[in-house]
Amino acid sequence: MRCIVSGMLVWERPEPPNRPVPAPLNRERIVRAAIRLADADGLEAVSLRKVAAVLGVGPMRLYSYIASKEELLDLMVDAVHAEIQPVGDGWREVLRSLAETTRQAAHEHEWLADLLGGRPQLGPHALAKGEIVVAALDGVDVDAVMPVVIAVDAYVIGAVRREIAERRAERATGMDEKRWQATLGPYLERTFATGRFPALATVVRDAAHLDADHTFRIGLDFLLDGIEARISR
Amino acid sequence: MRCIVSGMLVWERPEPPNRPVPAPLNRERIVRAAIRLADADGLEAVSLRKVAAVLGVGPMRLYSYIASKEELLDLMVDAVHAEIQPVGDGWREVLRSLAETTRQAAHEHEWLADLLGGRPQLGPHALAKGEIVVAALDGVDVDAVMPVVIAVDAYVIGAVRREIAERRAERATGMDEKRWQATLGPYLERTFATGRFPALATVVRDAAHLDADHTFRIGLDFLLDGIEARISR
DNA sequence: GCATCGGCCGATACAGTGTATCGATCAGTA
DNA sequence: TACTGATCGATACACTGTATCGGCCGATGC
Repeated sequence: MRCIVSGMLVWERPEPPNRPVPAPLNRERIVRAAIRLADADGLEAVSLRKVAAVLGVGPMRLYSYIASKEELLDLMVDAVHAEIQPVGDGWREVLRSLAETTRQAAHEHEWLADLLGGRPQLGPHALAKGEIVVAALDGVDVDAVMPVVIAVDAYVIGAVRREIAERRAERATGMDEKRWQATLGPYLERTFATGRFPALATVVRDAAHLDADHTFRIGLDFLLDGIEARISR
Repeated sequence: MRCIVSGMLVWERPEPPNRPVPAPLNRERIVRAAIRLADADGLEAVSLRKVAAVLGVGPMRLYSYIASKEELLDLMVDAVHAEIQPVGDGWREVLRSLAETTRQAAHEHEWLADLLGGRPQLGPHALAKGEIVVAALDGVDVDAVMPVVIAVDAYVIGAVRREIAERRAERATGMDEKRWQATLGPYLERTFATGRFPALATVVRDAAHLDADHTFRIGLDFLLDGIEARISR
């Protein structure tokens, strides 16, 4: 009669709480949960405890799949790289597509801006993206390929970070552009009024203000023009 | 006789511990302490407790001078901007100088790479730097000035982050380049051996490997060439 | 079928973080 | 001299990433 435990018959013992199969875990599931958290509340909302909680699991359970939080972040970035598929005819179109799709991914996952360029990207999806880009450059002198790709990558990383940082600052001062200008405007106004930054003041006041899309594209055009000039030489 | 405390005469009471003047504090002192910590052990070594400890002060004391840790980081970045003084004749030389000196600052303060582009830079030293740059562009169409400066800034941010990230990864695998290639090499070797990245594999194997200085300068030249072509049009 | 052993899993613990709170302390005033 | 108001910083809190190690569970030997 080894079925009786602690003196209670089955009928009296309550069923164990409804853990609907102990959460079959894998990296993909973990990474997806982390990305959901980051999309919703930013990167600082991603803690191993919260990720584990979402998955109905203890925090230490995750360490069977990753060695550290940094590795989780690497996996998140690589997962987003899977969404970045540059397309186009010719190297210029492909590089432009690379830049635009990366920027778009950062718009969908703002936390990407915090991670871009922070660690070398050697995951399978990042490499696959690199393969597409390099393959599109096959007409180019082999020694020029890496410098070109690296330069475009650098521009995209910096431009996206700038843009997202600005967007966040705007949002932090009250969600709409009116309040933003009502907070930053006066600060710059007062600062420029000191007369210490005359050239800057002139440009900020007199020049046309481009929106984020145009600013990004103009810089990208500068770079692609320069590349084209040197490549076809 | 109000000089006697807790029943002990002065002769019995020990002197208070030797606090050599309660640390006259100001933002500059705080920021310098934080920068020293970051230079020595990286950004994650900068905690309000440690900064306060270095200054011989309780952690909460710092909140008289800053509202949050983020503000401290902003102050650190602006302090480094004071070291960045672009010089040169003509807009192209000044922009190149801007890029090179920024990169150099990031080499002296690697933590800068973690912060660059992370938040808008509106501190006095950042604005002073901007003033110098914009002033050097006074021959240029006023509507083109900001896009040009922003593009160069974006490239520098991304390139520096890439470079520092790579340098750290190398250092993490054992300090010298031999071990780095002994760790990463085999990984890439194995990955390329799968045949999934033929174009990438070809370029990595066949192309000349540029050092960091050349890589940075080539990308910068691309960009400046492109700018020059459009500006003088 | 049973006892023993090995390995793994995950609860607990630890050392640290940024910052809110609020009681003690001290300067200035009536 | 007594009171009041502001100021300062010790304490406390909620949370972090991760090392540790006790207990459990499955496989193995008899």
